[in-house]
Amino acid sequence: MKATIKDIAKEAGISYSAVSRALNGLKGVSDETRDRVKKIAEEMEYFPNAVARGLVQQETGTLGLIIPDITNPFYPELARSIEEKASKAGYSTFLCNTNYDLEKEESYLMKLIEKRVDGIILAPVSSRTNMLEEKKKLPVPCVYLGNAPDNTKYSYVITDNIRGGYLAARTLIEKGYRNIGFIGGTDGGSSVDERFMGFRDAMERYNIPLNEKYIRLENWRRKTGYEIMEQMINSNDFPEAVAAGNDFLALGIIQKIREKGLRVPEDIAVIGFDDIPNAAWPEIELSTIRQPKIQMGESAVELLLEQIKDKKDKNHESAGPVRIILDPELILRKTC
Amino acid sequence: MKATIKDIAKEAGISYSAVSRALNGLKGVSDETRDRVKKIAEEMEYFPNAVARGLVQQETGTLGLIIPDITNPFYPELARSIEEKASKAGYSTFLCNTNYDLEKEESYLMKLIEKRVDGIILAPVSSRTNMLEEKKKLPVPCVYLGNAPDNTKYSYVITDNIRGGYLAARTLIEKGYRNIGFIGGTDGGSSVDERFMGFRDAMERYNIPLNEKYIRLENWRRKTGYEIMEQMINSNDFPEAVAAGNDFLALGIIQKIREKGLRVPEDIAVIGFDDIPNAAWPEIELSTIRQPKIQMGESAVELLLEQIKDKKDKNHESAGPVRIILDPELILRKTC
DNA sequence: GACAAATGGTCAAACGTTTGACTAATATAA
DNA sequence: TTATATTAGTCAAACGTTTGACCATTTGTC
Repeated sequence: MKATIKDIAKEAGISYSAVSRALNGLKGVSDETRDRVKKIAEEMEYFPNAVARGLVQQETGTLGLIIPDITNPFYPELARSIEEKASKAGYSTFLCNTNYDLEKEESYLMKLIEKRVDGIILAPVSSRTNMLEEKKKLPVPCVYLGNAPDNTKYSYVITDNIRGGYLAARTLIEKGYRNIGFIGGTDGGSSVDERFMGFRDAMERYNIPLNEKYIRLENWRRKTGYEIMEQMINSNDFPEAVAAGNDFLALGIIQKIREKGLRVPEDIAVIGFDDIPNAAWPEIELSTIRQPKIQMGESAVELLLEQIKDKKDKNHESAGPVRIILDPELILRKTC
Repeated sequence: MKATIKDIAKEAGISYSAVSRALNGLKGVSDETRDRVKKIAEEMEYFPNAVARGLVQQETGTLGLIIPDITNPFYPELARSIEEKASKAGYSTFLCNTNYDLEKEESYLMKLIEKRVDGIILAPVSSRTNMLEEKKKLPVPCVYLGNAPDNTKYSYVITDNIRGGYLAARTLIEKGYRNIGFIGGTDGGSSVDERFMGFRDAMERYNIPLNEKYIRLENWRRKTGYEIMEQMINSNDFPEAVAAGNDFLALGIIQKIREKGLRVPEDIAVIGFDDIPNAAWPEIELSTIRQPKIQMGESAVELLLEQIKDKKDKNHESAGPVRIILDPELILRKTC
């Protein structure tokens, strides 16, 4: 049915290795036959078979990307920058969505390996489990993105969450607030711990006491922010400002504040984390700490491509894992 | 380096075809050897090579999905439902992002074919160009999603845009508005034309004259809605209600209305189209016409899987293209 | 006890490329 | 003119599986 290189060879009356060379622009064929072959290929509607090529060349020109949730606005930008960077380097990307499910994460990891992708970028559900390390020796280059287990021997690129948390707190402090709360997630992933750590650092540095009642570490969902804020306001003991572990939480927090008839930032100031695209919308105008998503994606691809190259060149002394820690950026809008 | 089936065979002292059968649960090996083989495979950290398998089986267990913009909140939900449905059926998904670039769309299409995906879902940038038809005879099942050229011989699943436009207009009319505008995109894709057609139908049906000054067909961007609304309000001749071609436009329209000190819906009512996730946010509460995104994705996968099956069974009488047209749903929130 | 059927294998072809080794003919250099 | 280099090819192995054809043994049936 589908035309192969052999069909072309038969038609052109030459060996199929010659056809291969002609089509791939390698030398060993005259310009004349090359043109003829190309024309025949077109006529026969020939599509090269990348799986056969992949088998002999031992590389597929494909990268794998595993993320927890494509419907979370944080990830599409990441995915896009990765896809674009990879595409420019001639790689296609497999996008896998785990839906925050660890089993799916693992099964996708295996599946990508079976498909012999040339490299994998893993944005893990949580940094608590060390998905990559569990498989003793993965036969493919991998990098963590956004979130990485402590002491991993794999390369990673993350944002400096400690610095981000610090920035959030410092901003609030410098604006004159003293009763400051922190509402964050606690899936055990280090990123949240770190954000809170940075927050605490800043409070200490500026000699502002931490009020335990204003510190709540639960999960990442908007609804949670909404509920926690409700409790705080109902108890009549609430902070003047709160730093949220991510933008979703911040959104929930703000919603409740407004529902209670209070104003943001006049009554309670709020600052988020991530800078999801919607944070910039005029309806939202959320002050936040931006993760440099595009740069994160690009750096991850660069790292991966390097590792792939090293592997191909049999540079087996592999200089050890590269850790890239990007600076977050303070984005001041209207909620603090 | 990487263990193959042959390495296992050598280790187990049997032929490699026996190993293959053991690992794949086929009969022809004793339970005893099967267990032994499995154990050895585990010890050697064997990963089956899906590209070799793909070559002989002539199928890769992979689907391709081409979308215009993953950062547009309309698509991630689509992508997710597709990915999930495909995953349940044992298929992986290649996600390709064209960034609204027709050339990229084509190049991805080719690339997917070269990779020998078993089927392709194409959510085209525009329905004006007939990407699939241009290639005379594609060697792989394809379905259009969300948007399809007229008279295409490929199957597709779309929402009933005419009905959607009708619904939008009717809603506004029934709420008592008479001076009603339509602001939509016009990339020449049929979906926009159809939405406007439905709008016009409703106006006619209810005997409400169309005011040309309130009809603007330009593009899909938020900023455009913002700018058009500005012109309308500045001219002091603006509608009481406007139907937008999609939610982004609606958002821009609303923003400008509010900036001008007018209220939504009291001064100008607005209804969107698509129901992107953010439309439901409390800050937004946009009334809109929902495209059933999850069902769209699932139907597309079902269609594709059927075609794949037909092809495998050599059911070459192929009952002609299947056209699935899903009903949109009116979502009433606070902007009209 | 003879024959059929099931069991547990082996062998080799096939999938569609790439690629190193080889060859014959032609062009170039001394 | 002879030796050498280049060009334009051919040949066959290799990549890692699956799978149909085959075979020897064991088990079951009457």
